[in-house]
Amino acid sequence: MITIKDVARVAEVSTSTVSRVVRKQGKVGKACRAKVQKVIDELGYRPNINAQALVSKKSNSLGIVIPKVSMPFFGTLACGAEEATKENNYRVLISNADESEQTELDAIDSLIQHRCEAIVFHSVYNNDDTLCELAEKIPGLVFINRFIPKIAHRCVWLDNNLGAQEATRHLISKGHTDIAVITRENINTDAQVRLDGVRTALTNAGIKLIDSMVESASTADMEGGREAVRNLLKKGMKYTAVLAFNDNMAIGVIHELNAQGIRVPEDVSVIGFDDLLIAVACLPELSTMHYPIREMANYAAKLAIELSENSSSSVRTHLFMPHLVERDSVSEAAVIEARAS
Amino acid sequence: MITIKDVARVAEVSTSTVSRVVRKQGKVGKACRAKVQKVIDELGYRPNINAQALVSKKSNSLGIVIPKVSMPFFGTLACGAEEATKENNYRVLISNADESEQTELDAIDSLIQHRCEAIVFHSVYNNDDTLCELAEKIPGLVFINRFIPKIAHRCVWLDNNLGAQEATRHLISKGHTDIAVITRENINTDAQVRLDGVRTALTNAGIKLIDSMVESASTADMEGGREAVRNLLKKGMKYTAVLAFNDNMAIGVIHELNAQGIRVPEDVSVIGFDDLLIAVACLPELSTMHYPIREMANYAAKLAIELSENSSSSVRTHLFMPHLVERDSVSEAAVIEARAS
DNA sequence: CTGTTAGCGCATTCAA
DNA sequence: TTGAATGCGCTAACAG
Repeated sequence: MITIKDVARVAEVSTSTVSRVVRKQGKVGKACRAKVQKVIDELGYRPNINAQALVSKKSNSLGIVIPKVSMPFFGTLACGAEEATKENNYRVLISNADESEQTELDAIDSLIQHRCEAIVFHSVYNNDDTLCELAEKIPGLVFINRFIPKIAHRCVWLDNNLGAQEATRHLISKGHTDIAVITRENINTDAQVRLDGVRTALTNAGIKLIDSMVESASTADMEGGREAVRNLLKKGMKYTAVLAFNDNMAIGVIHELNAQGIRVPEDVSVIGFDDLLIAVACLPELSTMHYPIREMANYAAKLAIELSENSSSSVRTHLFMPHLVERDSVSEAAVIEARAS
Repeated sequence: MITIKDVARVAEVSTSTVSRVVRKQGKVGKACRAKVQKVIDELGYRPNINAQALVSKKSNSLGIVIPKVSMPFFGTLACGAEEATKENNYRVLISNADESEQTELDAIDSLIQHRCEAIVFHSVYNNDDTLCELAEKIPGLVFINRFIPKIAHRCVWLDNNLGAQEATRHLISKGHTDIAVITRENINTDAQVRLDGVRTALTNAGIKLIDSMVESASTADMEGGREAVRNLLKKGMKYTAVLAFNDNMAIGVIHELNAQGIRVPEDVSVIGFDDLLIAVACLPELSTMHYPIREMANYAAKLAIELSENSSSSVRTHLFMPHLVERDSVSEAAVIEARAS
């Protein structure tokens, strides 16, 4: 691998001069610059980023910690963050950590070893206190999809409550009053907040949510959705609409309903949350709440970089809003007796 | 940021000793090791990877160049590669490059600057010659989803021809003889090879493929699939099955067919290629050829690392096979007149 | 078993 | 405008 010294020697200048032309800063004579550049091109010299990082004490890199890039939601998150780094000329390191508290911490650790100045962290296992401690140690650390009151200005999150309310109101506006809610077990914060939102919207409309209409599945995926529908059937619940915790579950719901000979949306309407690509692959196409994760990640990345450069504890808040995307899985409520018969 | 010197000073040993306990190699007295470890923990010392890479001349990192992580296929690829690095304790750098020949080259360039010893490259824009040149310069460079004869041992690819043949035979086995083929414009190598495979299988079965039954869409996504179906309709083509270039197109086909009142699979069967998550989100669930991209990426990553450490130009070949996944979008052929009427 | 010495490749003073 | 000198944090001989 050819180094700055090689270039300097061949171009018959000092390494300082080569360094200056490489980084395009500092004064260099026109002829000299041309000569050096020529040698750089001929030799195919590429500065060693590790060395640059070491001496300049800046790695110019952004780390992202997410459960798994192969999940479309997180892949999109990663992309959004990456796009934000283009103008800053930052590198992006992605760490997957979907197992435990410890793997998440390890991922952060690895990023620290890289001396990433900015980090966007989507934590699912660690608690607020641990995260707060981390935030104190790392100025450029930002949390995404998480709200921690003590460090609100370091959190980029979504208003899940209002989102759930809007989804619920949409169902209500279509005449639905018998609404089943499918959520996940081990209710995490998001699920809890969304459930609260559903309750609020229902209450405001004078509809009460019966406990047995809320079904928790063990996993938040398609199978979870199917499982929930089966349990609802076992309990003999009647409903004209289903509000699912996320798109994956919603699609599972549609599949299971279909398997039971119940048509969507003619017999039962279904609404999801996230607006993943699969929402549009499903037939009927899924009506859902659009989660602007790409924009949020983009914002979070910029915030992290900004914070790392200038630790002014801004007091801004970073709350995003989901919005309804109407497609084909929700229609006017059918008369419930008709279906139940 | 605390350094190895800080630890050495506090622990009252030399930096070499600290280095030894950090890397868990070399002989260190038990008591001494314990003392140093204690200081490390107390101070929260994390070795600077940039410095390690600089001095040891090994960055222990694997670079991945793909069009875009947010696309599920590539997200899965990235994950597969990442999993392969765990045992080697390598870091992973992901570069998105979906614009042009140049952005791909820039991505590689960035990886070189990082001194990644291993690189898995999914190139879509560059030609074989450019890639060969690159391969000569970078011992640990491996191409995925690409076959370049001159450097076959550096390519991890899929037998698209046989895959297409199998898909075609599946359709034939279900009694289909009027098969429409939906591919993409600017036919890339994969599309061409798959088309060849379809032709071969059809010919072997004594069926001839009419040119007008092959429809190219401008994009290889859902909209492309829909577009192709519309064009087929305009031309008045009759068919009982559609073989699509990939899952996205296949799902577009199903949606468009559905919009035209044609049922899948009762009236027309549809088969895809890739077996993405969306295949299972679709209703009916899509029958498709499973593309073992995760395993391939895993393999490619290991190969890249191996090659980087020991440039023995192995003569092995690295060809993977797709396999059929039967779901619900393919059924026995309907009598074509019945549908056409 | 432990410490000393000498760089890795580069950016950054400071002189010239 | 250019070059010489210094050191970033760490590992790798080499002594002891």
